[in-house]
Amino acid sequence: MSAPPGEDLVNQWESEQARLRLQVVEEDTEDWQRSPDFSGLERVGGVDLSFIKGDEVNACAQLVVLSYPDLEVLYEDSRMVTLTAPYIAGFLAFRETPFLLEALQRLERNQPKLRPQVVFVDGNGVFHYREFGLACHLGVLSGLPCVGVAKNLLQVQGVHKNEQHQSQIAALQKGGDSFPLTAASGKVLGKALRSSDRSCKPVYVSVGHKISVTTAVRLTHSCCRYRVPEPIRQVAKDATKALKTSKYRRPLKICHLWECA
DNA sequence: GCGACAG
DNA sequence: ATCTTGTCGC
Repeated sequence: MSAPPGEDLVNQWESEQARLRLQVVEEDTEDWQRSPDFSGLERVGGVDLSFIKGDEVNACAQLVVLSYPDLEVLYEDSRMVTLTAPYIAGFLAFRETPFLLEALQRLERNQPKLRPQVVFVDGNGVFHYREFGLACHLGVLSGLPCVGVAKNLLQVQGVHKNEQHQSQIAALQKGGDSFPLTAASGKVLGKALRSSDRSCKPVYVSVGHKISVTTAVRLTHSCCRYRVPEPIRQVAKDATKALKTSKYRRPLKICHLWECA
């Protein structure tokens, strides 16, 4: 008797997450993180994968490094990749991490002086079913401080998108205001952050690795010109642009009736 | 059956 | 994730 399709894989992934989870550092480890104005912080990174409609397999993997505090692009790398793992909520890292790591390794090899001091990741960190989202996974495997920023609320560990949550959102007055996302256990898994004065819809910030929640929220706010922090906004923009222009252009397959036998 | 489902 | 036009507001 074999398990239903996919169940073995998910079980294996869960134990991998449990194993790596032990290595997450949820405190500030860098001097610049303690500084009121982040002095000493000069480079912030962003990573992302972009897709084309109807293609779940091919994607553009992107890494950008921005200067801090000016948020100017210092480095960008994009590469077409072919994914193997499916998207399953809670297991995003197994789909994306290998290619994000490769991009970080290319940077390390070619321009080590541009290594980011912190990486913004599109997705959650410890705000996750098993407290080990994409930002933690990439953080542990790369050894770099990482911050998870999700654009949508994952309902997890007793955190619900209910009326209470909505009224907490409504109470966020200005950019930088936040409220904690508290698990049933009492642990603060992350924070909902109003990232700018003009955006009412918050982003969900959580620790990836080697940074505290408080610092992660403060840093995220300081990297926001718009709702989404600049490193992630830049990387997503460039990846989408790359997909639409030169790099990813193949003729559509012509379907012939006689092939449909 | 119904709702939830980071990207 | 991606699609797509206009529209409202500063």
